[in-house]
Amino acid sequence: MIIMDKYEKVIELAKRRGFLWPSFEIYGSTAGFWDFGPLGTALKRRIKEIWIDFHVIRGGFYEIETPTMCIEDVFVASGHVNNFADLMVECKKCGEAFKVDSAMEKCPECGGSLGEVCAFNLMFKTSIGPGSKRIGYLRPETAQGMFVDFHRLLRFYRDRLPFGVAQIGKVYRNEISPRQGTLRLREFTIAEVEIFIDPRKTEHPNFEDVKNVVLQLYPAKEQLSDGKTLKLSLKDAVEKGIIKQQFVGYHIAQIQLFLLEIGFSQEKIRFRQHKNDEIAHYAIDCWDAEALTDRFGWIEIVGIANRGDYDLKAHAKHSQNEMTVFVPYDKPITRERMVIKPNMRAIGRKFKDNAAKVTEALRTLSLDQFEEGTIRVGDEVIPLTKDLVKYELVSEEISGERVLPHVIEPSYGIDRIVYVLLEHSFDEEEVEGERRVVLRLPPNIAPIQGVVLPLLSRDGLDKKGRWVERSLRKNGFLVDYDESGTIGRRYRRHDEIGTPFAITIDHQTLDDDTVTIRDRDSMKQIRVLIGDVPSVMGELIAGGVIFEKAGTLI
RNA sequence: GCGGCUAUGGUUUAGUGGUUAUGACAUGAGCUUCCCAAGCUCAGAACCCGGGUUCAAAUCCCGGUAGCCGCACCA
Repeated sequence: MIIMDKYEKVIELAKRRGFLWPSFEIYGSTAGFWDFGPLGTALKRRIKEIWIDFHVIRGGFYEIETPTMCIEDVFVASGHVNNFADLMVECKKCGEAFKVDSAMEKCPECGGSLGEVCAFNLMFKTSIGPGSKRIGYLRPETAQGMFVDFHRLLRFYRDRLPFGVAQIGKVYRNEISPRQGTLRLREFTIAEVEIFIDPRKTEHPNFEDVKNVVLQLYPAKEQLSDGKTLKLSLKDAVEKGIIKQQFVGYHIAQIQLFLLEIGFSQEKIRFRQHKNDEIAHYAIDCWDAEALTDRFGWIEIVGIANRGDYDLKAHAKHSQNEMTVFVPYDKPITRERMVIKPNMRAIGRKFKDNAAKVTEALRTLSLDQFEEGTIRVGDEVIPLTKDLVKYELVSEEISGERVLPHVIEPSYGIDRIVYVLLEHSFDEEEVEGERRVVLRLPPNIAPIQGVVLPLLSRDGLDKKGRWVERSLRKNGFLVDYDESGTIGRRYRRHDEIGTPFAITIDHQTLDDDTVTIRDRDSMKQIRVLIGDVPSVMGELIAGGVIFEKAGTLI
C-alpha cells in the first residue's frame, strides 16, 4: 500500500486524467508553468464563466481586456519597477536569507558576515519593436490596465460613481521558487475587479442582500493574540468595526458566495485580515480569502483590498492626466469669492523679470493675505496697491466638486482556485470492499456534464447510445460516450473525473425507449424517456430539481 | 536563490557495475459476463539530461533540470 497525502493523490489524478500537466515536459519542464489538459481547461472555463456570471452579469461590472505586456511608464507610475523587487542578501555562515536593510552588516540571526546583495525584480522584462530600446514588462497584475483606462471608463459609465470594471487574464511573475502545483506559478490567471467609489460613500446599496451571510473571520487582532477565528454575520462584523467598510464587507460576502457556488467546502474558507506590518502602505483595509488545504494549511486564494486613491493618484501624476470625477452636490452651493484681477501691464513694468512670480503669487493668494494687503514673493514683501491689482467680490454657484475615487479590488487567483476545488472535491469511499474515488464537483462546474453508456456495444444499444449522445451535444451539453469495459468500470472512470450523471442504455431501452440516469454522488438511478434526456439533464445540472424526483426512481 | 531528500512505462513500484530491466494498476484488441473497478488471452509502453570513471554505467562520481520539504515572497 502506497501512502500518499491528499496533495499527491490530487496531483496524481490531475496528471493521469488530463486536468494538469507540467509544461514543456519533453524538454524537462520548468518550475512554475503548468498546462491545463482537456479536463482542466474545461473546469477552469466553467469557473471563469461562473465568475463572470457573478461579477459581470449579476454584479454589473463590465469586463475589459488590456495587453499582458505594458510599456515601462505604466509600471514606473505604479511603483512596480522600483518596488516589485526584493533586495536579498544571504548570510555566508548560516545561509539565512534576508530582505536588505541598509543598516545591516552582520547577520541578525547568527552574527555571520553577509554575502553580496542581489535584487530580483519579479517582473519579466523585454523590449518592444525591432531594434527598439523601448522597454516592456509582462504585467504582474491586470489592475494597472484598468487604472490606465480610467478616463475612458469614466466616460463609458457616464461620469458617475461608483462603477466597476473586471478583467480575467494571464499575469506573470518571475517567482524565486515556484512549486506546489498550480498554487504558485510564474504565469497564471487572475480575475480582478476594480471598483471606483466616492471615498465618502463607503456604504453599499445592496448591503441588505448579504448582511446575514455568516463569515469565518480571522482579524489582525486575533492573529496577534489567541489565534482564534470569529464566526460572525457580515452585519455584525461591520457594526463592530472588524470590517472597516460596508463596501469591502459586501464584496467579502460575494467572494464567499462565489466560492461556495463553485464547490468549496464552507468550513474550509476563512477571511484573514492583513496585519499592520504586511498591509501595503497605501491600502486602507486588506483581507485574504483563505482556503484550507490538506498539506499546505490555509492558503490565500482571493485578496480584497481597499487601495485608496494610490493608483489613480500615481497615474495622474506620472501621465499628467486628470483622474478625478466631478460629483455634483445635492443642491448647488452659493458662495462669495474675491476675484483678483492683476494688472499685467503695471506688474510687467514694475517687476520686469520677476513679473511671472508675482502673478503666480497673486493667483494663489488667500483671502487672509489679501486682507493684509501684502504678498510675499520669495523673501520680498510687496504691498498690494490699486495700480497693480483690481478686485471684486463675486457671488458664484458651485454645483459640485472633483473627487479622486478610492478603489476596492477583489483579486482572485484562478489557478489556485482550480487546485483547491479539486482537493475539496476529492473524496474516497468504500463501496462493497472496493475503493471508490469521486470528485464531488457541482454539476454545473464538472468538466464533463454527462456520459452515455450502452450496457453492451451490440444489439443496437450502441446505436441508441450514439443517438442520445448526439441529442445531448445538440442541446449544448459537454458529454462523453464510452462503450469499453464493463459498466462498473465505466462508472468508476467517470466518478473519478467528477462527471455528475451517467446515462445508461439497457435492454429495456429497446422495449420502451427509456434510459437510466445515474447520480454520481448517491449512485442512485432514475428512469426517464429517451427523448426527455436533454431537458432532464438541463434541470439536474441547473439544480432545479431533486434527483429522485426527476424521473422514476429505480 | 540557499540547504536537505528524491528521480525507472500513463500511474505506482522492484532491482543489480555485466544476456532480453520487475510487478501491480491503467490503456488498447479479442473472448466471456452484463447496472457499479470480475475473469481469461494478447498487445503497446520506462531507467530525467549532459559529462566523467570503467572493458562495461539505469546503477558509482560531478554538473544541470525537475519534484518534495524548510527559508523568503505571493493570487
